[in-house]
Amino acid sequence: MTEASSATPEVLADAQTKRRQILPKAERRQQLVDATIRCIAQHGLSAVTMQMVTRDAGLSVGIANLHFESKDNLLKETLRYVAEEYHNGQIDIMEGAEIPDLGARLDALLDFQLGRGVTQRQKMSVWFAYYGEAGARPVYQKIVSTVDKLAAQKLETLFASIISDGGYQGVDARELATGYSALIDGLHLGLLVTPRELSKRRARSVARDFLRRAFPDHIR
Amino acid sequence: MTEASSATPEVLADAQTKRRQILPKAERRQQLVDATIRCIAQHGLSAVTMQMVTRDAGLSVGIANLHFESKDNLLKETLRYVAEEYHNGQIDIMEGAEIPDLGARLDALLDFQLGRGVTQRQKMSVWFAYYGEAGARPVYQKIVSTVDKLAAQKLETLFASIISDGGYQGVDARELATGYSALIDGLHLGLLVTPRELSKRRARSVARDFLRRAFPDHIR
DNA sequence: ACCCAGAATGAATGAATATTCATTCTTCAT
DNA sequence: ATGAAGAATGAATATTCATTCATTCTGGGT
Repeated sequence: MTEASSATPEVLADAQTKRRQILPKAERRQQLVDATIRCIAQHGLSAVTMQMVTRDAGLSVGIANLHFESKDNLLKETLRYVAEEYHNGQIDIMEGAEIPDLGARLDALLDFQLGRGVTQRQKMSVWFAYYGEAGARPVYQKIVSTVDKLAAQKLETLFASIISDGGYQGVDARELATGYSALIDGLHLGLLVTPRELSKRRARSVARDFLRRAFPDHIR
Repeated sequence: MTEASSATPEVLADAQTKRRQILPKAERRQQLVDATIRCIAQHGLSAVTMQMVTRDAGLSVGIANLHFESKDNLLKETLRYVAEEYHNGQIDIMEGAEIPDLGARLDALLDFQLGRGVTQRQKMSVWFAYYGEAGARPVYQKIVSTVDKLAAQKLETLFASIISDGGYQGVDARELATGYSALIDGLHLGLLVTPRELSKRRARSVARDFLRRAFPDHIR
């Protein structure tokens, strides 16, 4: 244990000596969920490992099992987080009274759904990674459908208001809402899988067309 | 090596003594691809193992590496197969002259895309399993987009014919084709992830609505 | 100043899995 | 019949990974 001369190059270099930090449970959990999202987006769900996630979070391997009891659980909670974030965003717009004009509210919704940023692409990846497994994993189906149901409900209500407001004939709010949701999902998919063929710009335009054909007096 | 009395219960039971069979390469490959599809649909892409696939195919573990050089390759070829099957089906309908009436041809297309059967669900699972990984795997993106491009092209052409045939004003074939494709993808997703909320019946009706709004004189 | 509850660490463990390859079996040309 | 080419097998190997837990460290309470 002699602090001899050379052999121990305790060159922590200029790296800040990483001091172990203790944080409230909720914060650590969020860090891990965030890291999981990044890893899924970058490597794909099937390639994600605990090592990968904890390294990305700058923490030790054991910590994921400390805060979530297993990998399965971490993945489940990550899906729940992403699903809720997306759907809460939609719901805020749809039921928020900040935008009284119905046409403008539709526009805001569309903006949110096909809107900007790297984050968006990352979230989309995660989204579809789970969808891909959903066929084989009822747990995922349940998480998504629970959250989905409420958003679908609100969208139908919004559409119904617009229909009544504009006196549109022969249009069924429920049917249209299902179609619009599916269209948005499909566009997300296109943006993810064939970004070359489908720009974000064109995706928006396609979605707007759909709405315009249904509600010509409210959109543009 | 004495064939003693009891200890070797060579009870192959009533199982037909499985005779080793030698088949042409193409056939074996197809067997393995089929088994892979079943496994992905049942267990999810991330849970598929070579053991699982070869057992499902009723063959030995080594065979997959004999005919495909690796698991990666088997998965890649499986995606290619599913993608081509789906898109060839569409293209056959779209360019086949067997159905001269344009409206009827649209209906046939819709039938194919949202049509019947267990097979359909299995294929959808596979489809989305790969989409889920596509964000992180350029190879998958390329396979899908290559095949996709041609189908999109044909659909646009079909729509253009219909537009000219019906003298529809203010409708862009390309835009509409993108929208329709996205809608179908989104409906597939809904059928896969939230089958409780979206029946096949309703999905068809939603897609038909879309077409009817665009081409009122051709659909119903 | 000093404890100590419990947060964080990471080496160790064991289970799972892709891939290899020596061996066995089929088929077919002769 | 016979032999050879190569298709098929599956035990063995090496790797990767989730999970565990003995140990270390931190920060608030006293």
